[in-house]
Amino acid sequence: MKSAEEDAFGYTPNVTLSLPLSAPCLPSQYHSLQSSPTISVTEPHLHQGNFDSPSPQDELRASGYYSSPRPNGAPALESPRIEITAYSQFAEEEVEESALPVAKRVNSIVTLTLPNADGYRDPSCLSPASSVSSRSCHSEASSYESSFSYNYDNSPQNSPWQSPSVSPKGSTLALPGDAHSPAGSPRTSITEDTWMGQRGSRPNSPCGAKRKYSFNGSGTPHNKYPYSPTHSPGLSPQTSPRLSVTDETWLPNTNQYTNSAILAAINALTTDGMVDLTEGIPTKARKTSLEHSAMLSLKVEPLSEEMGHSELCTEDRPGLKKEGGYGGGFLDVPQHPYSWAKPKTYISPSLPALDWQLPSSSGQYSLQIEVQPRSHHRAHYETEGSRGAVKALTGHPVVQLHGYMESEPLTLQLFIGTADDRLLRPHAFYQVHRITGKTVSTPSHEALHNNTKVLEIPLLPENNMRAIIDCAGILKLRNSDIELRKGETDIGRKNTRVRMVFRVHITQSSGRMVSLQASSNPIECSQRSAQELPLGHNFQPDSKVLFVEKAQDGHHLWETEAKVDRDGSKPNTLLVEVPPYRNQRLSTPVHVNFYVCNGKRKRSQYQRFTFVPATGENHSLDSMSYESALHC
DNA sequence: CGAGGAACATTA
DNA sequence: TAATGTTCCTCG
Repeated sequence: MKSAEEDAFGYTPNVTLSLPLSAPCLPSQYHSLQSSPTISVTEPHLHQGNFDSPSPQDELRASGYYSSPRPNGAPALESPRIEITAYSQFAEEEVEESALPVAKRVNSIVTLTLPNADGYRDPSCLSPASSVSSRSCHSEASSYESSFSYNYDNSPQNSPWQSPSVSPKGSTLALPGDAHSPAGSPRTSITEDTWMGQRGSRPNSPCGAKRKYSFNGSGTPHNKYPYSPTHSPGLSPQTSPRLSVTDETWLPNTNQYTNSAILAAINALTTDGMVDLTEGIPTKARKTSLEHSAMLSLKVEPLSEEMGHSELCTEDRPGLKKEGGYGGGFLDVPQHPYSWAKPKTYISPSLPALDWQLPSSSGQYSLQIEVQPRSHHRAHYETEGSRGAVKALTGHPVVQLHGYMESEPLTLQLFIGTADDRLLRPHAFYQVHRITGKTVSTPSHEALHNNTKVLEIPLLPENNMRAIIDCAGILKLRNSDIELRKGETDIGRKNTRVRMVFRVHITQSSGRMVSLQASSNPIECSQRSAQELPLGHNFQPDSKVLFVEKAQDGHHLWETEAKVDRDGSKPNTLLVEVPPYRNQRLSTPVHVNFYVCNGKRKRSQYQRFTFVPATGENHSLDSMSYESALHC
């Protein structure tokens, strides 16, 4: 964010948090490993814990909370170092399964504390997501049940710093140009660009972040879920005292926690639940920013855009051109087998907000990611064509709900979540992108939940409640656009890792609904090619290496760069410093391959080496030490 | 399309 | 200036 802009718009980018920075940052947690028993990954070669990112499920189960590694003001993480000795040798193959990490995170319950916004933005923070100091995580309920009465104050599930849920309204950012203004002009509205996915190219505007936006847009509170329930359940948002509080706090400088809590409350109390994207936040937004008639969240993608977007509006325009085959019928509410038209079957009057942490299993039910997505998927910008669906090492990700014996189909929701050390929440800079085409076998439906796109996929009993996720791509939103959103505290730079988050809401015979959630391993979404390296030959001090972790089949699980330095204390040994890339921590003692580039970007021009962890555990990037082996 | 690679732009 | 972010281009 540019100060100039801030001034110009009279708003402070940094959300002002009313709570004192807290920060109980428990170092031990950060370094301790965490076991992730709850995540089910069928693929043995996948290194689930590669990034050591906590799975929401784990967190929840542990009833612990997860603290940020770096409290506000604390020095930035030091670059982890990996020792490389050029002479040792290890077969690349050794790598494979040794990997499994797992970490056990010490959990402790802490009262919810809010992060200090300023600290959060502290330049010293390499990781945009690292400043949150702590948060509590309630786990009393093993699962979210609609009938529950949430205590928002205590509900740690509410992610205070969750960005996406923050109201997009930006009255102060209004621009002369209306969102509706015809194209041609640079993006005038986030809506347009962000959600519409304009293909048009936007010249690299020299003004980049300086662009001003109008959040108005078309916004018409249209699009209700095609199958949105018409009635409203007993819970009435309006009756909630907390909601009223919310409204009042829903101001420019309101602390996010409040906003989030409100959102959660709204979600929980809203009759239509998630279904009604137009409710809740939008309302609040209007209150605080009258100038904006419409909220981003209310917007629907234009029909002209990618196919499938129209579904959001199908309510009014049934029979819009549907994708061939699978997509079409599926979306047509009425007679379809899965009948999206039957809201009550899977729609709860009070679905939990997307930033709430939910368990992956409850009672007999268990939502599992049978096949994890690959650790890298280059997201596409609106200015690009789709880059396809997220893939898995073998085909596509697969998700399955176990323990469900009913014959009623359910809806599996998917959205792109964060992959940092904080609680899982919708990612502000990435959105799921519905993929359609001949190669896609799974029908899907796109919906908006606040500022988050949610892909809905049918979970059918005939398929054993198993879904192959071959219809989900990832869209990258421009950092400058998102960062300008009022209330947004996350920064996009170097915040390129995401997780696929799946949810399913099961209505039990008792009438209660159980919501489960499972999130994938982290997925790096940036292009990230190795940098050109000024390297003479092999290990040269100051040279850089491409740090790569590979799966058995040779696919990359992830990669990052590192610099090579000489370790003064050990002859023949060089240290590779791995940048604290977004605070990612190496899961465990995994064997890793790294490549040394000799000046070209071509992978073929890298010389490959393999790291083998020297000791085996409790490594976090900032402390691990690997012995390396020249492998080629 | 759907990748992969890069040039060009913006930041830190 | 190096590292990242975005937009373009090209190829199968």
